[in-house]
Amino acid sequence: MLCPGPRPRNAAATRTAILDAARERFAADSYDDVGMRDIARDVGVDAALISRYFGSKDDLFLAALDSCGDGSALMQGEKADFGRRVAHEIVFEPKKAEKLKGMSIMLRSIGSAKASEMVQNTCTQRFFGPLEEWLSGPDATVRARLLAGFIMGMSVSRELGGGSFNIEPAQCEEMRDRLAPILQSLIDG
Amino acid sequence: MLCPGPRPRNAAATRTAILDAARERFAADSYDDVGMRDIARDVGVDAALISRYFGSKDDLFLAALDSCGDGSALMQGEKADFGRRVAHEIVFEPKKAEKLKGMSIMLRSIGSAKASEMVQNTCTQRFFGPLEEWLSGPDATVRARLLAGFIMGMSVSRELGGGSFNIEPAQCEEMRDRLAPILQSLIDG
DNA sequence: GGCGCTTGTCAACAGGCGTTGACAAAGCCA
DNA sequence: TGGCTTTGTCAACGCCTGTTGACAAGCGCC
Repeated sequence: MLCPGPRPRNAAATRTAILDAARERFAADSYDDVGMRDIARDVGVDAALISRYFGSKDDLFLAALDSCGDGSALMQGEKADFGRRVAHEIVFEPKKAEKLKGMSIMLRSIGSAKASEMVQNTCTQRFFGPLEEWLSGPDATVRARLLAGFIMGMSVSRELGGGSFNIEPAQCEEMRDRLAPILQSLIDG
Repeated sequence: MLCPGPRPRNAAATRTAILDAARERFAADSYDDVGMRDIARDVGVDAALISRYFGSKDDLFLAALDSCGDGSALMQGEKADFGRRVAHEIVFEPKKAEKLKGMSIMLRSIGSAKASEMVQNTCTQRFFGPLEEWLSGPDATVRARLLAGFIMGMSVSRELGGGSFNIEPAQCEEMRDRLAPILQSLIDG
């Protein structure tokens, strides 16, 4: 990704390259564990440039979070299919949660004192809110919270298991089959 | 908690005071955000003393995690009552999760690169393991993972909501009533 | 060509961190 | 009383962090 020689002078490209690198970094490590110099190295640029383009580290973090969009990717497709679809992605395609890279960023940094407030605000605006609206039935608020909690919880559980669920393939199917109807029941009301 | 005058010379008491303070701090903030000097200030002692008693910050973190015991508090009481009991505690008595202070510590620091490995190991040994054994039916592994994931997820959800679920009392009851049978179904098999 | 703005680099700063070794004081024991 | 161990303090170290201001080089424009 890094190419030798001096960097071509292109502010817009450099800016988005920084933003992309920041998004990846913040999705992989917590706010505290991501250094400006790390991101700069990824892009092949000096760390000082990031400060000039984005202001502070907080601003960069917010920009990275913003650039992930909202959780609408989760809500695409048939409602009747939601449980099975999402359960499958949770168990078998954790990388497909790339669609929800913002959620990865939030989960990584929710424990960080410096980032938690930004994460909380973004989460309510971009995640809880749209989900609640999309559900739109009785007790949508409660169902949205439960749904979001379960989905995030499975991510945490996988993380605490050392990056994967560490279970056998047959058990993966079992997990999916148990998870799907639970999620679906929260969709249906 | 801090009293004036020189600290009485009592190594054992000082040691446990440090451990207690560390447990509180690590349950409230992430590994990265807790400083040796913070803990020392809580106890009214110099930070250097902690290094002498516990070795490194990692060792102190592990000792704090160890001192929380395992997740057995969760498994006390009737199995038939588990869903309703735990759902109630999750929604109405988050502080009662004090019983599971170890879980708070793990959740706070799971995102921290320096602590994640310690957290993962402790989690599998002290939390996933005992829970799986306690469930002890068919697919105990999968059910334990789902159960733990849901419980932790609701903690995360509350955290992302700004420290509380931010919902009305009536909705709290609704949440409890929806949560209880889901948890119970994972207990029953 | 020479001016001027833009883009990027470099060195340095102030502040915080965990940790260390030297030092002071308290208590014990002969 | 004098020595010795334990318990705690203090100052300092080296390291890393985000951020800043001065400097260099590229590029368009007159």
